[in-house]
Amino acid sequence: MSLRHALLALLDAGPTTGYELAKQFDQTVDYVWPAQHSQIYTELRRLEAAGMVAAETVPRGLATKRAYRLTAEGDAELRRWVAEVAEPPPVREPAYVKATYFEYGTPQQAREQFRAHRAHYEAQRDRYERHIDQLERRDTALLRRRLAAAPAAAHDAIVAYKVHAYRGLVARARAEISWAERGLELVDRLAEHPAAYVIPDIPEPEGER
Amino acid sequence: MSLRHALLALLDAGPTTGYELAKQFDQTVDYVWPAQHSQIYTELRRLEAAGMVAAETVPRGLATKRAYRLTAEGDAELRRWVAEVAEPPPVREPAYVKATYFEYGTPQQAREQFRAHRAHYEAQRDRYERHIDQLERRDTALLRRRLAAAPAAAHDAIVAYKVHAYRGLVARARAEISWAERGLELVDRLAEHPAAYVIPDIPEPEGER
DNA sequence: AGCTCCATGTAAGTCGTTACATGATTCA
DNA sequence: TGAATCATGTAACGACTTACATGGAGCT
Repeated sequence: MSLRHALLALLDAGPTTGYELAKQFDQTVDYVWPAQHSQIYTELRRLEAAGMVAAETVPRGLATKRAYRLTAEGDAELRRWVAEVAEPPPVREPAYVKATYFEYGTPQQAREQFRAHRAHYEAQRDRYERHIDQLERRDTALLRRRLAAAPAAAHDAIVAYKVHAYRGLVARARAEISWAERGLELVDRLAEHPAAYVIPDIPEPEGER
Repeated sequence: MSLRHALLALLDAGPTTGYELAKQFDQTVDYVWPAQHSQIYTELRRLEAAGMVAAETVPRGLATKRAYRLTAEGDAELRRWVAEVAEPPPVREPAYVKATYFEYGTPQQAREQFRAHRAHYEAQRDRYERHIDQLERRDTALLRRRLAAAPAAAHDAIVAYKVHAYRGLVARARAEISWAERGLELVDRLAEHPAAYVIPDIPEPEGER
């Protein structure tokens, strides 16, 4: 359950209302673990019931909002989760399932799939890269709060781990783009020389940027 | 819904019982879309209710088994699905979520995470490569049935698309391994020179194998 | 007065996981 | 006769999606 622990981590930067938390979530965790606001509110209530966060009702004009803060139990759970080695979930990739059965479609349909795949991951890659820029400039509200709450000696590591994660996502996106492009080449070869194609292997990620 | 369509594709190779289908599934689709047998039986019943497959009760000693075959509607649905361009599902990666928060753990804990990540994807990579070998040798029972049911001119494409998909998975696994290794280097730099680290970018997948 | 943002949820449904359940056949 | 394999499910639960629902606050 990454949602639960990501919320604990966000709350470690200081007390926050559900709404603020959801907005911060959208700008950070959402890149690697998307969730709707409704799910966040639900999870916060569950965390509260589990004693990992505590909520305080804060007046807001005539209405009220709820400010959540991390409890000692929540903090312990966060650290337990970070230390715990978890198996990655199994691969579950619709695009690869479908690619396995492209023979049921026309070459043109296969091309469209690969082009859409490439376009999607190009957009993702750009999104990740913009986020890396923000992180490196320490230019997000959440990161500033987080750094302010942490000892200066830890600042580099806090930023570095996040940047490393997003660099990894960029590399993944590039692998997808490369796969789609080789897919397009394969479709061309199959369509033009249906009896004499060769499938070149995908090279290892080696060399400089 | 990839499960549904993968089952339709498996059935295109000819009538099969649920059990056989589940076994074939384990040796093929399961690489990219895992499912329990119980889920496959449930989905087959649902496909039957939707008119996409038809079942025939076959005697087996005193008991019976059900042999499923693709209907015209099922075939049409399979082709519709292949032609349909679908957005890839959003990234949802526990390992990357956690890596974003490695500052909550010790360097040693971070190392263990990265090592487990590397080991996992090395095993996956080897699994995929073994499957590619099988495909290239046309050495799986299912592939042989599938090829036997298809015109000879289509054989190359049938194999080539599958090989391409698994090559892509190998490339993904390699990207994960590379990410984990750079993660290990990062932990070392942070632990040894906490104030003077540099995060090298991950190079593009360029160059020869 | 109306729009945007703030703020918090409920409800229904889908998909998938985990555990449980049962019994026949085949082969050593 | 006992184990492995064949064969087919049900039940409960959890996570997430989609849609719906409501109302205050702040600004123009």
